[in-house]
Amino acid sequence: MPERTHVTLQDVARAAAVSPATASRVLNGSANVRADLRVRVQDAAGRLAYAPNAHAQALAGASRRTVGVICHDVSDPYFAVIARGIMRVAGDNGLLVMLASTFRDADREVAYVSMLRAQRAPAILLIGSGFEDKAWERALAAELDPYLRGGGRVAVVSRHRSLRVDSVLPENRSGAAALAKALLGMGHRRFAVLAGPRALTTVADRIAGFRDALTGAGVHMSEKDIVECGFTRDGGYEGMIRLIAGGLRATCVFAVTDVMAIGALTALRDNGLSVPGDVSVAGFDDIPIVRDLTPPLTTVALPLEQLGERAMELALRENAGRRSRIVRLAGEVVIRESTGRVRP
Amino acid sequence: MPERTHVTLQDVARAAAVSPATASRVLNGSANVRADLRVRVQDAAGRLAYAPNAHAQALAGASRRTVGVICHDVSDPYFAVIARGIMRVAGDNGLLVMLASTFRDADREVAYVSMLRAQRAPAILLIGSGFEDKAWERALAAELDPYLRGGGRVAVVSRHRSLRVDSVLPENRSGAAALAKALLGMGHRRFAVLAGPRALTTVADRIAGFRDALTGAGVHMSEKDIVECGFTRDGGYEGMIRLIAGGLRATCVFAVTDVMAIGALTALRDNGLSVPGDVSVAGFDDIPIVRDLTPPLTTVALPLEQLGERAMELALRENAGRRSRIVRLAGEVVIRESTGRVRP
DNA sequence: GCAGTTGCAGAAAGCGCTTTCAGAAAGCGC
DNA sequence: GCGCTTTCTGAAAGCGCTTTCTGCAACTGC
Repeated sequence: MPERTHVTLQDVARAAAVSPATASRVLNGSANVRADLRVRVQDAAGRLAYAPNAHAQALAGASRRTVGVICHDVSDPYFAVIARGIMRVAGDNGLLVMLASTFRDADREVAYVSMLRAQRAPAILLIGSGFEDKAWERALAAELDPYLRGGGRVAVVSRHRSLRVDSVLPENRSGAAALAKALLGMGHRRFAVLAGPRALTTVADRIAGFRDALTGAGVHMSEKDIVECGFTRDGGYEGMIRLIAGGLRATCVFAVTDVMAIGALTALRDNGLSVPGDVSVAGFDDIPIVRDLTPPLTTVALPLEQLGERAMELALRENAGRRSRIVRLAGEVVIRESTGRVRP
Repeated sequence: MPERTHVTLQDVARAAAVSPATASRVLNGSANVRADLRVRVQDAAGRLAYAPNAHAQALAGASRRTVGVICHDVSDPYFAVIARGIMRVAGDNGLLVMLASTFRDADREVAYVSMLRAQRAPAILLIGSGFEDKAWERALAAELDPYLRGGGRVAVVSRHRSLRVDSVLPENRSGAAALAKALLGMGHRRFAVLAGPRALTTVADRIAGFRDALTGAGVHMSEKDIVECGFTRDGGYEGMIRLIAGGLRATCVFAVTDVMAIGALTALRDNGLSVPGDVSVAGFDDIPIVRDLTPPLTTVALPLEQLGERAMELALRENAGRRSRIVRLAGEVVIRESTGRVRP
């Protein structure tokens, strides 16, 4: 915004015939100012449509009120619900929230962190970052470390390796195990998994938990029953197609996220397979839309909104100790109509 | 971020044994600096993990690179797709995008605009604002006008009354009319509409277009066939419930947004009604998820991503004339399985 | 060899604000 | 009425950067 110039505190002060100092005091509501001067200043400010220059304020030492949240894609419903939780807590604390999508691009993510750091944002939240990639995490750390040293607060939703930051984690492993047990209880013995990129800890944990429970019940699932595919609706669709093409032997398919399960469901429908008649399908996350699918999806309900709330709270609350804090939140299996009992 | 202090340009300059001016020149890549000095400065900056203070930069006249986008709710898929378009164009122009959700709260919206203005953001985009409310629009104008006068750029997706800003509009009226014609072509004669708040121009336009086409074909739709309900999935659900309770006489229900149609579909399912067997359902927007519903939804496909792209482009391109520009984008009827022919 | 260029580094001003700090005015007790 | 405290206001410093502007070398051409 180069061209025209802005109304400054000076202008307001002049118009009100007071010093800039007094004007500043009035506009910040703080100190003692005589009533008539106060009125004159407020008047002038209103008349001139004065807006303080946030940069000047920040530079002069005012506290910042806008926290940054960085995620892969704000349009992912999984994230959208988390964001709502974040905004609730932020709002309660008088903070505004700005969101950014990285589209799983490391450079973009680093650029946003860097920008937030440059802006001296009081806190940065990272929702499910690219921590599984060594180089990515290193680049991120290079921005985050000095930010933290400068007094910035950081909280992360999802696991990371080496960062010295607080985090909140959904209990992926136990959630997936509980789901597997429920499925076993319905009589299923042959399973397939639609896995996202297995390098992601989220994916790895969910698969591990699922498989643990199976193994515990003496049920075997081989590696070729695990289809690695994109972490998206289209990934799930395409993975399911591959499963069908391979001659689907499973009676139950576990998609590691609801979003992928949605794709899987559509792939089944497009191939004339009925759910749960021909095959049962389960997901993970319990994003709101799965209730509106036909059939409604069996899944593991994560307290998504809480995930966001806890993260924001962590970032807000000073960490006295030297260790990074971890909050774990458990999910709960929700059986809906996308899964059914196996006919003996 | 009060406590600890940051590494400043001064520090870097000192470490590199040059003046701050030279350090600045190096770090901004611009002017002529001897190679060895250049190396020394970059070295020092790296070693100290220097991050420029964006506030100081801005104050000293550097150009800002982060545009703000304000919408009702980033988790609304309608908006999410638009946002993707915005970010594409912004990215191509080297800009970062920060998103904010107002949850249809006027105060919050004004607060965000005010913050963006204070931050001297180069552009602000408003996606579907609260312009239908006089007081709201006035409060917004009070922030926007001085922002514009200061050289800020504003673009709006959706209609507004009095703001002197550029806007891009989906052709709601003609889209709804085309949909109605298609539905008439299937033999439908008795319609019901799930309307959002009718004060919203979006809603009003869609209803008007729909009704125009009906009237043109000699089909009457009375006011009591139009159910006003929330602009959300739950609104659609509850509206449909009311319709059913009133003894559904329509053969086809038009929900003014896909999101509402989703709720309607679930309400029908919950009441044992089949779609399109018992009743046809159509929506508007063509958000991605409607392809995954059962049955897939008939709707008017809006070029959502383009809506965002055009808006960003408008905000970027200088408006030479004195009049605000308007870009209109048409939708296209997409027939899917949620609508069927009426049996004679 | 000398004025006139050119290339590059540093000094310093200033962006718009907050915040000491000092001083003026007013109120108090005696 | 005098010194003292208490209010309140304005002057001025300074936050960290960019950007003239000035100045010094090292050139150029005659």
